[in-house]
Amino acid sequence: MALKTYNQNCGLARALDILGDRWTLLVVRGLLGGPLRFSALQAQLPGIGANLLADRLKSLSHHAVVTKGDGQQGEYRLTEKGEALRPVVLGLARWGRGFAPGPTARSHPAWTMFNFEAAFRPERAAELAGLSAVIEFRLAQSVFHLVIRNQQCRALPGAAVSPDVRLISGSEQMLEKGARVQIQGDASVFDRVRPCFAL
Amino acid sequence: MALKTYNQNCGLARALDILGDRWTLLVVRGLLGGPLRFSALQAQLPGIGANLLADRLKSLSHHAVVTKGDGQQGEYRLTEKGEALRPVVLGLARWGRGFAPGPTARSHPAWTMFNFEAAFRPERAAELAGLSAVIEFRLAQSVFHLVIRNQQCRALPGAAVSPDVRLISGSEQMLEKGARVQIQGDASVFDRVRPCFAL
DNA sequence: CCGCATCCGAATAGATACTG
DNA sequence: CAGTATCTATTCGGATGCGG
Repeated sequence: MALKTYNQNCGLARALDILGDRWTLLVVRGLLGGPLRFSALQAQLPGIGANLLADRLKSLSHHAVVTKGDGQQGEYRLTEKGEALRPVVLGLARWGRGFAPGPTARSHPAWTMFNFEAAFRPERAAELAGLSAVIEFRLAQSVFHLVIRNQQCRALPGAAVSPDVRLISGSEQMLEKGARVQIQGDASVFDRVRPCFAL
Repeated sequence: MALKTYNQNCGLARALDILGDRWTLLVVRGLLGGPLRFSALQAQLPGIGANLLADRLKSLSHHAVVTKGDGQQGEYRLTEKGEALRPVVLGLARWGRGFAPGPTARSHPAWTMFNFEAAFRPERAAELAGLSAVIEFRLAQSVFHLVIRNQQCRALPGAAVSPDVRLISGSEQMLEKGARVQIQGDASVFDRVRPCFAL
């Protein structure tokens, strides 16, 4: 508990007692993509400093939002409570997309992956009955894929087993117009899925 | 901007650049109940200190989450962007309800009102077709009411115009078993609505 | 009083160095 | 690799002051 508690009998205040410290929700964001080791988390949180990351993970573990695998090399993963934060965190991210990024804002493959999931609009998917697709992304040095099914979208790290379509780009900003993107597989799948994302 | 920006090209990080400071989301919580003056906000944020509240309101105004009415006595209110935070903040509050409050946790009518809205479960209301009700609460010194319609619930301060039922209790914790509650009006409305709240 | 601005001790965050 | 220890820079919390 790095932050002093609000000590209020209110769900929001209690949530913020646990999640309201600087960096904490970004740690959760990192783990929403799957279990990660300490250094892998730190790598996607530029500027955090090892002591703070250790504090945050300790606090999240204490509140059973996160658990650590056994041994020195154990990975951190979200518990059921932590996983329950997914819709909340995605909602916050959708809200935040409405604000322009600073001109010097950095990018990271893990954030790009996360933002794809946040940009997914289930209500659009509902209009396309039975929409189901697996799309693999290969951006400079990083690989992840989206699984779209039952009007839901999950972004997962690594290559897909059998993607319907694969998008390859040297740039992080493959959503930008004019970006050079190479498409492998069934391009029509990508066209069908595209309107489900608020990009 | 009290908090240093994360400077990340990510919706979540941008949302936290705006909302991640201590107290900020609790200010939003206060305004979700309707426009309030500086001192009214401060009254439901024990411990905030006038300077911090002024800072937070300035920052929220700068990001167009909040606007201030004209004149010295102007009220602060949520803009459209601020109002868009309602589902997100309610989601966080629902999540936080899963954690036990500290033994010394304080209560406040405004938080109680907010938590009723957070406890509302639309999926339960969907099972009761055409559910519609207005319930007024009179707890020690404070009055608010819930408007339930179209599988939504809004908590509003003050008395209702024509409530279906009115609940009167001296204690804040009227949800507790054994609490003495006086019911005026159609008690069956209350019984029908009750399962829609996770209390 | 209300809505802040200023000041100061205490608590947090950030950066670097160090250890099992 | 996975943290801990330490030191410094910010930020917070609380008190006070001040103009309208």
